[in-house]
Amino acid sequence: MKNNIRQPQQERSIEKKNRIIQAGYELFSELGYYGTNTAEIAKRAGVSTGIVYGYFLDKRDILICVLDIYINNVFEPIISLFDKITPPFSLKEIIPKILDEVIKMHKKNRKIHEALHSLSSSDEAVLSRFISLEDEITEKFATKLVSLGIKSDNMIEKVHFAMDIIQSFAHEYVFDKHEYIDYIAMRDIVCTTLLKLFK
Amino acid sequence: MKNNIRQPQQERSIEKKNRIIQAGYELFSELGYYGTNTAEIAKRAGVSTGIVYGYFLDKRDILICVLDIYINNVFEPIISLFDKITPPFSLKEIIPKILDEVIKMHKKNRKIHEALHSLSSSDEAVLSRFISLEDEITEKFATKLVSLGIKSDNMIEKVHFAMDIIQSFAHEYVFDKHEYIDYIAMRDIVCTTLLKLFK
Amino acid sequence: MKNNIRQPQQERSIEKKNRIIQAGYELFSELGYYGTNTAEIAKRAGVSTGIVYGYFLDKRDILICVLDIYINNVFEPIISLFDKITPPFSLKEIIPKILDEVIKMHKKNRKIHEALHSLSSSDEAVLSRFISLEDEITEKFATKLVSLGIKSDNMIEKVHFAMDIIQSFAHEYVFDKHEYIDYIAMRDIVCTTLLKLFK
Amino acid sequence: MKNNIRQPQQERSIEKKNRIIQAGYELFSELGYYGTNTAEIAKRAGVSTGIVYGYFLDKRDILICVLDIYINNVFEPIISLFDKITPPFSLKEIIPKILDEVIKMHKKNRKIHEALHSLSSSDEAVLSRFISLEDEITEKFATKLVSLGIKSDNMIEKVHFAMDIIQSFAHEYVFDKHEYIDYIAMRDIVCTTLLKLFK
DNA sequence: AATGAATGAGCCTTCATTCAT
DNA sequence: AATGAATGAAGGCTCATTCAT
Repeated sequence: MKNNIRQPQQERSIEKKNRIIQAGYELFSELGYYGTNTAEIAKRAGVSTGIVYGYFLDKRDILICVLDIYINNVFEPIISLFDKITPPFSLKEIIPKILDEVIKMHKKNRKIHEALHSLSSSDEAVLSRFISLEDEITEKFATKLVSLGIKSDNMIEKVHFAMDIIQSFAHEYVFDKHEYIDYIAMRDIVCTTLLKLFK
Repeated sequence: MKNNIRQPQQERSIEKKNRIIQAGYELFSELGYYGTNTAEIAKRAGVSTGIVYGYFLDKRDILICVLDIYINNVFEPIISLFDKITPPFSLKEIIPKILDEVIKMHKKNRKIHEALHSLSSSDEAVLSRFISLEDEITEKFATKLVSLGIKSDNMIEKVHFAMDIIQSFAHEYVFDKHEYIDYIAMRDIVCTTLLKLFK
Repeated sequence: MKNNIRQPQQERSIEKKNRIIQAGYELFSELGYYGTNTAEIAKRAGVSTGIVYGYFLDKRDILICVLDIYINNVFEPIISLFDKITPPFSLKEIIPKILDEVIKMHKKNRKIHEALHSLSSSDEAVLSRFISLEDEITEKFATKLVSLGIKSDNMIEKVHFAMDIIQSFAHEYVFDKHEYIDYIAMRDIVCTTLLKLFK
Repeated sequence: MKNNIRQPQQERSIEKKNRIIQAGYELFSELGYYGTNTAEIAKRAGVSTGIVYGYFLDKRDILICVLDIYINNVFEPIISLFDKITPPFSLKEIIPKILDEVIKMHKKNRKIHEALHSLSSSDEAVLSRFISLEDEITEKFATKLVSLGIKSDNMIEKVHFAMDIIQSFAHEYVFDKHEYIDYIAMRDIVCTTLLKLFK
């Protein structure tokens, strides 16, 4: 009965849909999901309130689209980084590069990352996308390592753990919350730890 | 400039305030902050809606109190565990114990942990309490290790990193999100990693 | 989860609930159900929009209450009229009395009658109340006639048909839509017809 | 003072206008006037939303056209039935035929009948068309009866009353709302009543 | 201190109608 | 004539907070 969401084909429409997503992206970042209302999204996107519901099912649907954009923003650079890793290679060189890339990404997407993550506890769909993302990255990285001749028991577990470490550190690094921490030193510790993990 | 918040002195009042906090704790856990309304909190606490504002500044103020309870729930067992560590001791034995304790805590407080964490991105006060908690635990642990004769460069950074790892793993372990992960194997990897960190 | 409708016990509250119903009654009469909004009902009742939802589940719930009032307005006088009929009696005297009473009622409740009836096609609950009303009146009247010694085959059908006729005429009479009709003459025809029906 | 409504001359246009009316007819029947939106009408008619306003003033204007169709659906069969009545004839045979015809019509148009009637209380134009319909039928029938040699005082009133009875019964019969009613028996009562009316 | 009724701003969403193409 | 995207006013409803008692 209610399925009138336009799947925009024309350039103009696609661009408008993207503007709404972009507006959602910004506002969710700045004010959080609950602090943002649809009227404000429409306004920032330069469209009327009504048309928002021409492109999206409801407010949450905008969130899901914003999430997809974010997920892509995160996924693509990581994957393209993996692709660039070719023999001869040394883990010692690779690991810092990955770490720096993840940090860079975190820096760029810090606020939306927080806004979205904060919803994963109450929104099943949001949670499952984050899980899938982790799954995909874990798998891609594990495959890569194996293809590069690195073997180990519990490869998946190690890789996943490595990913957790990296994420956790990137988070620390970007938020820079603890004054007494020397993040540069910490970065070296992280690298060393990761290196040992796969040796 | 309203400041009519009663600082309850009488036993009856203190108990009532606590009942409200407890109700908030439960409901925020179950439904999240935005999914809970103050009327429901009052109802569950067995008090009137109005009196909530006799004890708390606003809804967020309840949250802060719930947060304090939570922080304490987390902090106390960890600290008391540290206190029990006395020479002669081996890191190899201690680390799994700490890990298991943190996991136990996460299990017990999983939902409220999520509800509260999800607010740390939009609420300065919530964030700063979490930071302080980390600070305190880091410091206590570092001090402990030093007092037990373990020395190292960048002790603080290592300890903080260790804490991140432990938290991150406990999270993984408790949420059990990825079917393909053997969490028992992962646990061993984490222990080994932590051990190497301080060797 | 949502069952917070106050069942007002105190006089003040009951009176307020009644004021809202009264406002609904008037506005639905004047503007129809779809032409009336809840804000307007609240305003006319002299209350805030919010409190309306303290007394009623939703807008339709107000309608149902208005309906109940209306049903009662119709039912009570009819029944009390029946009660007054005691032997010795003549149908010839009784029938015009009933007719006039029904006409009087229609006059008084014309607009709300229309507003409510117009919803019976789209609202199950509204429809079923009207049906019940007819059922009850039919049954009471049939019982009355029998108790007064009037016997006939298909008594129920005759009574129901009589009721239809009466309603139909009252409608005609009150609305006075057709200029060329001499409603006084028509009234006599109706009386005669009804009389023959039970002879 | 907009008056850009096309009076379609070309066949294609006329057909398109009719498709919209037909779609309105169906949807108003199924969902009622307020449950139907213009976009849905356009969709069902296979035209664009915009063009609806090329053929109709507004949503209500579609309703009026639907009403005209309905009125015709009702009027034509009745009139043609009257036309077939030629001497020698007996009222006793004629009356059941008319009754059955009206019932048939009610069956066929039950839902749209309800949808339209429910609007007559709030829409002057709708009401007046129903009144005119009754006027015309009353007049045609009265004329017919006279031409067939049936004379009586207050002929118009009797005829109109007869029409009310027929309508009322057809309504009862088609809606079949009261379980305890034997509608077949009731039908006989109605026929007898009508017969006596003109004797 | 306590109650719970009351407030009213604010939110999401719908839809009749218009407009650029 | 036709399209369908766009508009924006309006509506039902919620809920943090206040107030009369």
